[in-house]
Amino acid sequence: MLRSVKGLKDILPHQATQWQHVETVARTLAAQYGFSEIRIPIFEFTELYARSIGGTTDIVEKEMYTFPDRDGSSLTLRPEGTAGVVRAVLEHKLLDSPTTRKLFYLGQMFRHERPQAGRYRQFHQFGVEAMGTEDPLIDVEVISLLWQFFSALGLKDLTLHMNSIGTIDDRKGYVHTLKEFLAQKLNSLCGNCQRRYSTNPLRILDCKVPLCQETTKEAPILIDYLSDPSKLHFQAVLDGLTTLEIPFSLNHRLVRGLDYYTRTTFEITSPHLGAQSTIGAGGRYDGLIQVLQGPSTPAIGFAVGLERVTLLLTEEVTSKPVPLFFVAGFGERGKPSAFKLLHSLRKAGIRGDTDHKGNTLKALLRSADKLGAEYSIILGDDEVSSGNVILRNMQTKDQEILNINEITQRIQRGF
RNA sequence: GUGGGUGUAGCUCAGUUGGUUAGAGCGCUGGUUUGUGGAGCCGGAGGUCGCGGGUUCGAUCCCCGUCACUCACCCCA
Repeated sequence: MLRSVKGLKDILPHQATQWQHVETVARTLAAQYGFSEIRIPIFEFTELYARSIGGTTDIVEKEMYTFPDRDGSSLTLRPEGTAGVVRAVLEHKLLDSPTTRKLFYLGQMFRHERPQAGRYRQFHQFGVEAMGTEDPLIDVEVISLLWQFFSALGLKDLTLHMNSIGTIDDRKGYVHTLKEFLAQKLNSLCGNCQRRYSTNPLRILDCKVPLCQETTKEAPILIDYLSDPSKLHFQAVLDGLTTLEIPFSLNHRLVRGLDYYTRTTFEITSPHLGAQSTIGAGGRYDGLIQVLQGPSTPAIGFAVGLERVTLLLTEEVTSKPVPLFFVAGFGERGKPSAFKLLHSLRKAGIRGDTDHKGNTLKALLRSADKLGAEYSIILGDDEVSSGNVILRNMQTKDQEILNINEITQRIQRGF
């Protein structure tokens, strides 16, 4: 049997209503916060991701779906949204704007990872980007939107982790200090971290191996090495969160995995998800736009993993049901007549259906029941002769005889 | 990429200390009389017990391999 590709999931009809709900909440909230939707391509030139995300990150080194185009140029299925949004913004000069450029997107991303709970090779993200200001209040707005999104969906027990990883210059000084601290302790680090010591020492702080956590316990803390402007900025963000009564916890080990992040970084986790506990995360990327050959522009954004969000949605999403009228037509003259009636019901904006799998009244009513119809309209040869139909209330079993020419209008008027 | 767990009907799972026709619940389907659904009752269909090899008189069960799914490492949303 043909199967779907490893790590890719079908969203089946019974799950689709949940997804629609999540997407509706995302769009509604984003609009409330002043973000406009942008829809960008699902693949780009590989160079875009290599330059923005960072050549030594896991995503670029081993997780991208990269393939040659017919002309030989290298293309890559998007592993995240920010790079594409920045590219589009630059290409269409959207930064030439009197106000902060605030955009959101919704769509699938692709990373070739080993699948596990909450981690798939194709997954969906809801993300926002705010470009053009470094005011700490925009940080607060973005985080507030993220927090609101989860609250609106009724998610419980979430933790907001906050950190600042400073500017690139701040980090240079700190990394030097950190390496000096670790230089004598290399033997007390896991093999992975010994390698990180030279490639990406910051990530050692984020290592989950107990040995490494112990070793780095007394390590200098990044925040203490931030420049004064960075410190003030971070404090203003935290003050803003406090003002809005958004609870957070400082986590000086929080280091993001993409190279473009600067200053404010944040992450929201849930204890109910197993190993992949981060449901939303983001931060500032004040240097990225310039890296992509745009004007130096401060910016901040977040991304939410929607599969993880749906895993946390316990409550059934019940959409307000539109009453369904099931047309039960049978017999030589009844069936065609009913088919025509069904068409006029639908044209009149009424939710109508039938089922061609059964042709006896018994089978049709059973179908009506399975489909959850509020009413059945019974139309057999006898009804065609008399010019009437029978309207049956499926719950009360009450039946009413109505003229076939008036039924549509009667339903519209609520009979 | 590395480890662990699992693989029996459409779904959720029993079961066989290796032995003849492999079970349940749900679902599907037919009947319960003639043009009236749901419940009950009675019946039916549906499985090469993931695949390949080995041990054995005999394997769904034991062994090896393989694939798939899954969880964890790693990484991240």
